[in-house]
Amino acid sequence: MTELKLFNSMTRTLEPFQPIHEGKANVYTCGPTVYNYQHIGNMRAYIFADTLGRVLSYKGYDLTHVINITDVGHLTSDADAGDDKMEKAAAAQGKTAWDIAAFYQADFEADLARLNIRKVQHPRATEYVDAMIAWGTAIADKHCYQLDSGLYFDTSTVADYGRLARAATEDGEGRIDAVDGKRHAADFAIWRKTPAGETRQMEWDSPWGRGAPGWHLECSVMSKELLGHPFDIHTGGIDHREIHHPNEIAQNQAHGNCDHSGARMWMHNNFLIDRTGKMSKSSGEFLRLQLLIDRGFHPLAYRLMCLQAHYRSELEFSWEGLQAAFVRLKRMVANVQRLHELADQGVEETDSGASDILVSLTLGQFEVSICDDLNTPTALAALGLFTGGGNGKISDLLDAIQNMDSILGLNLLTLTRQDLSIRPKAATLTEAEIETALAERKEARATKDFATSDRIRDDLIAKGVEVMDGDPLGWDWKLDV
RNA sequence: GGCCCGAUGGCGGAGUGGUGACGUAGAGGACUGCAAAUCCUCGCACCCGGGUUCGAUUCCCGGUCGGGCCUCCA
Repeated sequence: MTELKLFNSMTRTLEPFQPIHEGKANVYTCGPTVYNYQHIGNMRAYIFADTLGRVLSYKGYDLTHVINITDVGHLTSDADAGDDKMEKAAAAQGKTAWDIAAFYQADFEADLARLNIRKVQHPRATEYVDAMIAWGTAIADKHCYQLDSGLYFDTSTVADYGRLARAATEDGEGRIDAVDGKRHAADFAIWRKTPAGETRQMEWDSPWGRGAPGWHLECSVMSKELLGHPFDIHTGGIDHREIHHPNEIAQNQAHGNCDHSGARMWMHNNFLIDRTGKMSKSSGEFLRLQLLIDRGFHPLAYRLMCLQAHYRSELEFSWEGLQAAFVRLKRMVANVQRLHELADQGVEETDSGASDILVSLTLGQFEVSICDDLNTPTALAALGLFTGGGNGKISDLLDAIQNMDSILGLNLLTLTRQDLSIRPKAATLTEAEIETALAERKEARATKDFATSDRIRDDLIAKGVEVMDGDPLGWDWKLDV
């Protein structure tokens, strides 16, 4: 067994994974604020977290994985009187903040399922407000101070604040005005008081007045409640490495009266970059998984696109890149289907004239890649030997593919080419109309009326349908990229 | 303004002090009525300028460009 090594953002080095509790692995992943749909960049974080979880399971650990749901709003700005994201969305849609949270949480979970991200625990912040107040009460005297706007954490009261970020924590020239009265620029809210004279839909009584918990507090509280401190691995987007996680760590140190960060390892995925700027939710239309599907792409093509890059590298999104991943997925699925068909016919070994696959050697390469800080791009290269038509005993090949897919999560053994043929929303033809046209074309070809058969084919191509006589499906959607 | 990261073929993206994975696109061939699909074969790249070295894409310095964080953010 190859030793699993992971990159720890705290030490900025590769470290062997050593569980705190023998045979178990506890992982906490910072989840979304459910005030809007998630964009595909957001989803990259959960594909990464899922891959990590799958690898830990593969390596035999009993996994407990938590992805929290932030269903209580954050202020849209650092100003005291800013709008709250949840409340803002509620007002815009004429719903309650609670409705908004439930709606977008359900949409988020649907996207997780479509990306074949395994089901894990999804605790909601609003279910833990009492525990957050208790936490605040426990650290208030030694680590906090009150301002008109709420209870603030004094970052100078814990050792080595900001060490995860490795950034200077002293003031510098920030681009926004600091909250009046804060002792240090990095100090943050543990509790935000509702401004005098206002009432919010989501607010609770606390020793520091009626209001809502600060954002950082929820992750400290839920990770401790559900996993205990310290736990094994805390993950999140790389943006959290600079602010959110240092603050979480400071709270953990204060509450635990220790220097421990609360987690043994901190792991961060890099961003999906989009040159067209559609990744920003504030810019109106943004890239949602549903948009990809509307354009005829299968969601697992996006998962594969993410796996083709290392989680710590930025990944450039483009429709061309998505198309490349989709074509790759289709070819892999078609090859696996061919193996199944041969097996059904009683064939034991493939005999394509290609070279033999050394099954155990290739599986070994796959595991080395995965154990090297989840190097899925090189792991996919190993998988490609099995899905690329090489020679071998079919049952061995299928076993190996299943083995690898338990980590990659592409459903290679159950997906069919048919599943991957998704009708684009803009398509003008229905599947039935296409089949009718193809039947006519078949008749014309039978009588060698090629003028007619070519006319039918040209017409289909013009309407976004590719005709493939030598393919089991016979046709497929031609996607715009 | 401060802190940090990156720059590899048409596109995406691994990796390495000395034959530059993999995918997709492209080219040629087989197949096809012709195509497409499929199969076989094959090009094509390490931002610029210095330095270290027998040798750098890989290490160091500077520049240019791109990205992130400093405010909610995967």
